[in-house]
Amino acid sequence: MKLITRNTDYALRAVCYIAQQKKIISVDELVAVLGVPRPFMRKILQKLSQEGITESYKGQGGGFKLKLATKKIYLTAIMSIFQGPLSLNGCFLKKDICPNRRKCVLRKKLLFIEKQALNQLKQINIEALAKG
Amino acid sequence: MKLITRNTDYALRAVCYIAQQKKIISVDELVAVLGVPRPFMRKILQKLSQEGITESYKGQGGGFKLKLATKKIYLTAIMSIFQGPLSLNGCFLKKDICPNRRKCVLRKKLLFIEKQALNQLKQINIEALAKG
DNA sequence: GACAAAAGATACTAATATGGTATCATTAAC
DNA sequence: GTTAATGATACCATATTAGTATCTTTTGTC
Repeated sequence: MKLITRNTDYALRAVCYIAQQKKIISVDELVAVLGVPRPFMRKILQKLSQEGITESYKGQGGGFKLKLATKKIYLTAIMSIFQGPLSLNGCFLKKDICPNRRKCVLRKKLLFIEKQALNQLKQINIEALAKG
Repeated sequence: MKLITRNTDYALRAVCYIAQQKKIISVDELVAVLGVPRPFMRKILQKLSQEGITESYKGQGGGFKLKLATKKIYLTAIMSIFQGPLSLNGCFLKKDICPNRRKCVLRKKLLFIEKQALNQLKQINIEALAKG
């Protein structure tokens, strides 16, 4: 059961670092600080820019800064960028075994667990994470 | 975010079916009813027997029946057979970004979410699932 | 006892998701 | 114009999950 993938983790670390530095940060700096493979880090930062989390500056002295206040960048946003929609998978059980999907215990429980987890995750933003 | 894999799902369906029929069930019957590939179903049933969930009978008229009361077979038991330990992954953030792991917001939240999810899952047994 | 119908054991292959690399094009500061 | 940066994109590697194949062992039935 994996809630957070490496992609997301690297992205979080990068975003936290950028948040802390409050200036334009190049991939090279991130690589030096975070120890993530350079091309992979680049890919992640590009994605973050495409998705409007960061803003990029080309050319000498270029790099990335946050596009939004740290308060407004949510963990769930970054998770869904790298991991797709956050819903847990539903009940696989087919009709003949689980004739009434609405009443299916497993399905209901899984949905409940999903809701609980999302409620927690939704509360987390970069402001909180960057503080340490 | 996947809570339950296909393995587990097939296993659950098989166990529920066996529970409902209350007699020895062959893989062929399970395959016919559940539409799961035969060799895969076999592998799953073998595993369930090795792990003490089902009991197997060789030879003509053989097959599988449950070894325990449906009340005593927990979803979490079957999940861990096919998916390994159920704990969610911890916080990836490294020291330099997240200097105090004990205070790390993300880590704490993820652990809490894990606990909540497990609490729910632990309540589910085959008795409840087999009812539909 | 021979045969057939079942599971046991085990090794292999395929598909998918994730993690990671490589390369060329574009932009902007100096 | 050169250099230092990102943009775009295509590719490769690894791990996990899903699924197959095959041979052995057991047991009921004739």
